[in-house]
Amino acid sequence: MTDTKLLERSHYNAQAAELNPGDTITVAGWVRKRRDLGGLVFVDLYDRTGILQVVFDPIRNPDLLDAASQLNRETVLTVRGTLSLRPAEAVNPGMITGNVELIAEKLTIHAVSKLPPIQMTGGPESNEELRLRYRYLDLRRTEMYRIIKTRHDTAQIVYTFYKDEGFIEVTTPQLLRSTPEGARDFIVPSRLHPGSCYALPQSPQMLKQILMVAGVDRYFQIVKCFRDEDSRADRQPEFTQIDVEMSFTSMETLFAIHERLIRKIFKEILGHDCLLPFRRMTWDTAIDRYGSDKPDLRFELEITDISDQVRGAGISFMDNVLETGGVIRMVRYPGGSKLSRKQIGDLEVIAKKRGAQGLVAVKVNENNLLTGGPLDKLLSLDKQKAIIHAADAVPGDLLCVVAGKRMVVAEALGDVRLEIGKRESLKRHTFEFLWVTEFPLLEFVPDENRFTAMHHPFTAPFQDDIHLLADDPGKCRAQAYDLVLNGVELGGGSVRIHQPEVQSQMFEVLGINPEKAQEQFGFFLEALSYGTPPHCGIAFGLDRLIMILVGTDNLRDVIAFPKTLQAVCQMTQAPSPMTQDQLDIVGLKFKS
RNA sequence: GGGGACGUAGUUCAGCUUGGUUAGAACGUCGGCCUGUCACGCCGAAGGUCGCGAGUUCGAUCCUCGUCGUCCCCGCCA
Repeated sequence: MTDTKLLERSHYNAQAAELNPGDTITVAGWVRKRRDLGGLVFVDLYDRTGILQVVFDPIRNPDLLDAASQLNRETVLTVRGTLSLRPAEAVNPGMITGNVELIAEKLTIHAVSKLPPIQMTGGPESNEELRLRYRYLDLRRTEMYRIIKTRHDTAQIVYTFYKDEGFIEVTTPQLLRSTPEGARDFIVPSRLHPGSCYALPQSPQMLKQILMVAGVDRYFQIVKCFRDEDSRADRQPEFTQIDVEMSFTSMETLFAIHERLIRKIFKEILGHDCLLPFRRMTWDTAIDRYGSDKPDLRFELEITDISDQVRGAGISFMDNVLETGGVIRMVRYPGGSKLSRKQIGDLEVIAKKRGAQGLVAVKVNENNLLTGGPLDKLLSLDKQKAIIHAADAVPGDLLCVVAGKRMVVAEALGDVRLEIGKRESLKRHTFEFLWVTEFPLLEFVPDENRFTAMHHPFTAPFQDDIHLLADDPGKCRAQAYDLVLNGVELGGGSVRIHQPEVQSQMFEVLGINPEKAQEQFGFFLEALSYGTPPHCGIAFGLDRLIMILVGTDNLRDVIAFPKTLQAVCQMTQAPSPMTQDQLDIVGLKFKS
């Protein structure tokens, strides 16, 4: 017999472990599992804190037995009873509440559940499409609640930290003006201004700089950003940034503050002690030695340049590469001599995917000389030894050599390096933080025959490099930086331009003439002309940070209601078609 | 825009290589038994648009093409 009167919860399940046997408590939640021994019924009651075993005992409370034997999965109930120590032989050391159990005395069934279409506990996880469609059930699982909770805890640390450091949170609009450059905008048609649209922010970049003009001095915000670009395993169209900007201060101070923030988060969430200060590396070094602007420093295997050793040795395709300004570089595969032809071929496929013409694999034999490829026959013994020495190679190693343009070789060997690290389990179980600094200011886009801003158009060049804007823009370094952790870009930022002349020069290099600049950024340029303090900022990807904290490689896991690769919400089926009436209101007409 | 993988019971998968009687397993579900289980146990049962459409064939879960969905990558994106 069930009590129809709703009983107010007195404790969460996990608290039962701390209470005294004999206490009368009321708990509530969902039935995760029922074990009916015929007469004696055990129910695993789940709430967000964990599981508590509820016992329906035919001797003490025979009137509850009928109801208990019908408690199906995910039935919602409140139960009052007496907390008891379990018999010694029935203690479950695998459970937080494994020493105790609740002897049910009153039971209220609030709602029953249809049979869950996803695996709620144990066994293999259901496929992600189903989990996303029934996200409310998926989130009810212990693993998922833990992630959401970690995300909350992290956000709370962030709020407190910035408050203590004198930052204030300012919220910025989600309905913004569309600006060119950068990613495609999500647009929102305006009812009051048919033919015009708002754009959702790709980031509050200009607004936070304007807040510096406004004298806010230290700003932060945990903010949603939107980019209408194709998704990836670590990229959603809608994501969350920890967004920061600060005035009258240097990059050094910004680094120091954020090293403290990261240390605090890793300490409080994971109990991990970060070594401060973090390592630093210039972009050039990162590219040339690790083949990436976000090097994974959990293992070594640096890329080495062997252009000098190979030059003039009569290897025609390599000489051609060198004559046209290319480079020849290699990465060492420890013990790679034992690889099969196929395994080496797979490495070449990886290199080719990044645009390399090919990959030359050379073994280091027991005489400490090269074997295979064109190198062993044409290179002098001295040069072979020099190459082996440069790579720190030992007999049995394999040298993976790629020739080509600097960036192609870097990316190809960078990916080969990561593959070697993965295959040979070289990655240490640590957190390797790294500031990558001195990014190029500009990037040449051959298709459009022009430069674009690598970071964004408001990034300040190094003072010493400003003359390069006119002479050799591609060589101009930016006061921009990324924080990298284990090969993941956690965040990035820059010192901003605060002198209007430099900003104009920047626009000129970007091919944005004064009229166009006025039309597209007029409000921003005007703001900058009213006394802009020197300022700098940074933004962290909160989602990626949580991924690392909870140890998942799937961004969707850390977002309560994420979208698929096709940018569809499986639960709500967004986006959805609009009715003609809805379109008429905003003066919109779709093609075909 | 391009490349790759996948789609079979409520769920996770096998079967497809080499087309052929009734498409299997485990878990779950339902019924029966069971008083210390916690992956409860034992006995029994139900459960299938083989994603969808077309083609080839005497015959298609299997082969071909298209289509829809999902994942991963390149382009794109900081």
